[in-house]
Amino acid sequence: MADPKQGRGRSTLAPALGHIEEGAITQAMLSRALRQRLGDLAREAKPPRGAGLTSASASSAAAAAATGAAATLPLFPSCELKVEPVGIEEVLPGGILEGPHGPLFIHERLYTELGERPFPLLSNLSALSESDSTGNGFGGHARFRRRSRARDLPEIAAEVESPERGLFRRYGHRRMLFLDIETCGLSAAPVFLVGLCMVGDRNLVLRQLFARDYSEERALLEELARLAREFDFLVTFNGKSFDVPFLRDRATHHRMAFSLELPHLDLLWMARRRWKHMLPDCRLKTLEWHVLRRRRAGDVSGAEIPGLYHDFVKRGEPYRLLPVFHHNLLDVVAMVELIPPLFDPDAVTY
DNA sequence: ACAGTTCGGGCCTAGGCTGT
DNA sequence: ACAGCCTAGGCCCGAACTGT
Repeated sequence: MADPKQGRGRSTLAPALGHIEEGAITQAMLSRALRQRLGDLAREAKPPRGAGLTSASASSAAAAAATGAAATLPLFPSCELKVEPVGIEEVLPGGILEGPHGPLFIHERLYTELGERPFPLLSNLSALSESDSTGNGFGGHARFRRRSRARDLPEIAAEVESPERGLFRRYGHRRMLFLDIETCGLSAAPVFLVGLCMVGDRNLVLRQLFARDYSEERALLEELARLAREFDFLVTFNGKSFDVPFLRDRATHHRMAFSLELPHLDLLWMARRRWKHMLPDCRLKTLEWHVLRRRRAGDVSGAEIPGLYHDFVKRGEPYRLLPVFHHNLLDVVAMVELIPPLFDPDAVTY
């Protein structure tokens, strides 16, 4: 697990991926020259994906080979662009996790590396886990403290502890796992990216599990299930309807004993109850704009994502997938940042 | 496009209260 | 004691909405 106490700009990968075998990490850091050579060898031999390579070396060499062996793309009738295949690890820092069901690429960052300040977000999350006499989630913070005065019935009723608040009180904010998935469609399609966020004392750890092709989906699901067992409750946006059933179906497809039987906080329904009469809709992007006052620049639409991934698997060019990683990261971050306003009775929308 | 969750409206029933 | 009315609660079903 990453050490979220680390300061801004420091390398997070090694401690963050502490459970990853050392060989896998060193492999991920092969020199560019060696990687290039491995790629050349793989292209010369043109083996089936991963064949004849050890699992540790397969990830990079096979990534170079399998992401589309020196594809040639006709641009104009008289001109051909030669595309050099590179692995995803060429464009995103990360490591290869060698699990029992094969390799998997893992990318990890700290919240502070995105240029964000973890406070007061972390103290507001922490306040939700604290006990106070009013049932208000922000008892320890003056901004959220209720005034002492005669109150009417609806106001008192609103202060009765919600089941959502109970999750924080019971398990604490450090025990929640934020989850968002990217898939190749809305049903019966592979999952290729899982974005996760864990809350630390002084930072948030953002981890992305990535299947570099369809065959790595099983390893991705295995790692997700393993990680989920380390947490007490799950936080998603529309995850009760989409993410969790989707993951369950994919596990069934792979005949895996897969379980995400954690208590589940779905922010969509909280947001609907809270803001449905004040906002045009309760999509995550809308909440980001009206509640968090943040507008996404250059974000990829969900409908484009499957095509981008299929292209990546077919042709390589991992830089085309960067917007997908970014999109997934923003979704996870937005979920975390929405928690305080969702519980704050005085939160405003614009 | 597809599917799961939640909400809200409509309907029914049980129980309490009131008037005769 | 009985009838009539009102309210609360439970159940069901369809609509709305969100994710990629």
